[in-house]
Amino acid sequence: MNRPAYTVEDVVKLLGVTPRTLHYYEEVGLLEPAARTQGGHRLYGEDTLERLHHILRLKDALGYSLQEIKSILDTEYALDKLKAKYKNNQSAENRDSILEESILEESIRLLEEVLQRVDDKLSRLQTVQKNIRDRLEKIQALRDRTTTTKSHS
Amino acid sequence: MNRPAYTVEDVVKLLGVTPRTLHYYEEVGLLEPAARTQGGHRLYGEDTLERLHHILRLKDALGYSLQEIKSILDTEYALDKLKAKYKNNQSAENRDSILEESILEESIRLLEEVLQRVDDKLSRLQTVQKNIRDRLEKIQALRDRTTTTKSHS
DNA sequence: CATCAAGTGTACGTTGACGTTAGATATGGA
DNA sequence: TCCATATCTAACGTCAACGTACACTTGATG
Repeated sequence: MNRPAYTVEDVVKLLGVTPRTLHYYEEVGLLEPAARTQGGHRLYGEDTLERLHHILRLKDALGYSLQEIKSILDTEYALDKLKAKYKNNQSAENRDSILEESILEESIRLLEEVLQRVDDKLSRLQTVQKNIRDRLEKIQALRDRTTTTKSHS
Repeated sequence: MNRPAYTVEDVVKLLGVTPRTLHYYEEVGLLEPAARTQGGHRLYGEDTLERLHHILRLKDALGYSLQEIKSILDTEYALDKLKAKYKNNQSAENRDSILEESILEESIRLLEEVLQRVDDKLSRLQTVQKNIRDRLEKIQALRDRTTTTKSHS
């Protein structure tokens, strides 16, 4: 699975990052080491593309540091593994369900924390938006008054 | 005007920044050089406090760089000056109204640009919010299933 | 199959936003 | 007046997030 393999050049063009950024993200553990050609060139799968896209959104839109993003993604990754495990274990024995449940609770807690921060940021951003909008309206009114004055003079 | 003068220590305690940050912001032109005591110590007025507060909101909540913040504040400052000028000139001669109008138009353009950027950021942020919310709901559903299973076993 | 843009690892350079240190004043209370 | 802080300027240090240069392979294309 993941047949549609993307080369570095592809990713660069698709997501607007530089090769160096890809290397760096791999270096700090944000991106999985990626598959390689027998010559050593990197090949990325659809999932990695998704992940990178997610990373960029978190970075640009939220201003998170790569460290914070890493912790968020690590959580989500743990969740994915957990979900997979749950599906396989559906009718199997669940001797360590307590452990899994605690991981689940912890994950929920982390996700809620992230969501809380996003919500906060959103409301502050909306405040700023309102401020700017008010300012703009006043200025536009000022302009309208000015041009009106002018046309009647 | 601006009698309630704040010392560096006051600002530090009120807004939670370090003295170095104040110096730095002044260095890059984000803060007006502030008044000084005869000994050279800085004194800030209410307006500077407001401005700094604004700067911190833009930085923390929006993740703007100091450069971007500077350009935004410069725009707003120009607008304030313009509005004051307009008020004074209301019934006076307005020989250079054309010049002022062009400044007005330019200011509106700049403000619209800023607003556009904020709107963009908002929509991206909402996308992220939705993603996280979806994830969280799925996980919670998973937990509910798990606990249900457990209580009936 | 020759070529040459593109990719690789390694490593040092850069930029933004301050932190930290040093050595010399200033300030406000006892 | 004297002293403990607090501030000043100037300069170097730091950390994250890449940029850039180098000497060297890869792999698509004419």
